[in-house]
Amino acid sequence: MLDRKYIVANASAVKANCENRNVPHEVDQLLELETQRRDMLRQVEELNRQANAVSKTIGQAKDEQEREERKANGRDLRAQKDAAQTQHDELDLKIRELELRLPNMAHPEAPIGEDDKSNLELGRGKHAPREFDFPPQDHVEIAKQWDWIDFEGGARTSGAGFYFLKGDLVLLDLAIQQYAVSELVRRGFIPMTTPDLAQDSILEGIGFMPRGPETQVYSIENSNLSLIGTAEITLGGLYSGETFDAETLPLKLCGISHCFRTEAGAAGRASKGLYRVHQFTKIEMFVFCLPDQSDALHQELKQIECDLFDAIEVPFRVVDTATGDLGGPAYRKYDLEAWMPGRGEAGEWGEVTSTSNCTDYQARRLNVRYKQKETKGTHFVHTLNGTAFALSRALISVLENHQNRDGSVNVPEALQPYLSGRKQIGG
RNA sequence: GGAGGAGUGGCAGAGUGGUUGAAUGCGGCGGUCUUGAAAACCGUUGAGCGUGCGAGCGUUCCGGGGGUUCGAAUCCCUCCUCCUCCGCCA
Repeated sequence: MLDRKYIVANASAVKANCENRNVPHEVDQLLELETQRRDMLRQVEELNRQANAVSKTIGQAKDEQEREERKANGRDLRAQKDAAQTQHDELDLKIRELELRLPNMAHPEAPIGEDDKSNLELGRGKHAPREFDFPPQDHVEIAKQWDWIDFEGGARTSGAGFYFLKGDLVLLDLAIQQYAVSELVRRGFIPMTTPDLAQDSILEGIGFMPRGPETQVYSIENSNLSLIGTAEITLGGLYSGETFDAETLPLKLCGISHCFRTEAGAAGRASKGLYRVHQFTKIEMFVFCLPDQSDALHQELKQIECDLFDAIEVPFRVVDTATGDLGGPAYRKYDLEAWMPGRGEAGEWGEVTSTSNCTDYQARRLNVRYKQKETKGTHFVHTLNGTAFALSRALISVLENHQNRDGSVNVPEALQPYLSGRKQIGG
C-alpha cells in the first residue's frame, strides 16, 4: 500500500507507475473520494469538539432544567456527528479498497516492460552450463532410476502435484536445508521455523489475496486461516502492529517452512516433475530494516543467493525483473534462474530464487514501524525477502547438473559435510 | 474439554461514570551538584489523524468489536490473548 498523502501529491507518477506495471488503476476516483473524506473528517471533528464541550458543562449546570437542555443539545450534536462519521467511514473504506489494489512504486532503474520478456540479464554464476558427453536425463528420470520420488503415491494420497521424496534424495534435501541454514546463521540471520498457516489478514498485508477467484493459496474452511505460500507471510506478519527501536534494525530472519500453492491457472505451463508442485519446503530470508538500508540489503540478499548457488555448483543467471512482471508489493525484484539440463529440448533456464525489496509497502499494510531515539513519532520499516533455497527446484538443479552417465549424482563439496561426507548418491 | 483469574503508557502498577492521556515507581532524556562518576535534588518523557509557516489547536486511542449514556479506562454484551487448577494428549 502506498501512503495516501503520497498518492495525492504524486498522482501522475502513481498513474505512470501503474501503466508501466500493466495494472489498471482508479487514481482519479481515489483523489475525488479523498477530497470528500477530508471534508467529512473536519466536520466530524468539529461536531465532536462541540459535543465534548457541551458534555463538560453538564456537571456544572445550575439547575435540573438547564441540565436537561444541555443534555438534549449534546444528544443532538452526537447524532449529527454519528451521521457524519458513518459517511466518512464509508468513504474511507472505498478509498482503502482502491489503495489496496495499487502496486508499489518501482525502482527507477528497474527495466520497464510488459512482461518477463523485458527482464534484463545482469550476470551469470561462477559455473557455466556443462558440456555433457552423454545425453543428460531430467530429474524425473534420474529419480526414477533410484526410486527417489513417488509421484504416484503423492497423487494417490493427496492428488496431482504432490509427491513423496524417498531414500537418499531425502538426505540430499536435508543436507541442502542444513547447509543453507548454517550459512545464513553465519551471516547474521536468526533461524526460525514458522507456522504453516496464517490468518487471512496477514496474507493480505503481505500482498496475497486469499479466497479470491485467482487465489494462489489454500484456505481452511470455516476459519480465517490459509496455508502459507511462503514463510515471507509468517515472517512478515510476525511483527505486525509492532514498533521497532531503530537500533535493533536491520533484523534478518531465516525461515524454514513448507509452502503451499494452488497453482490455479498454471495448467499447461512447464510443470514436469518437481518444477511446479503444490507443496515444497523453502529456506527463506526476510529482513526488516530502516528505509535507507533497504537498497544495500537487497543487493546483499541477491549476493547471498548467488553465493549459495555457486556453492552447490549450479550454473545460473541473474535477472532484473521488468516492471510488468513485478508482483504488487515489489519495488524491485531479482530472480536467479538455474540451468536445468533436463528441461525443454536441450536444457533451459528455470527460476529458482527471487528476492524483492518491498520498501514500506508491506509495512504500511501490516503496520510495522520503527522509532528513532531522540526524535518524535514513528515511521514504517522497509521489508525485503529472498529465497535461499526452494527445495523442489534446488533438487532439480542439483540432480540434473551433477548427474553422471550411469545416473548417479555427485554431491557438491559444500553439501558433503551435511551428507555424512558422501561424494555421490545413486550408483 | 471443565472451573476460576487477568489484560492500562518502554516496564511495573493505581484508577470502578465527568478537566484522567491517565496517580505513583522504575527506566529514558535534560539540568543542578561533582575533578569525573555515583548518589541526591529539579525538570522533562506515548502514538495516529486533521489543521496551521510556527508556538499551538482540535480529534482519536486504556486487548479487539459492539452497546448503554449528554459523557466510558470505569457499566453491559461479545470475541481474542495470557495465567492458575482439573481432565485429555504428541
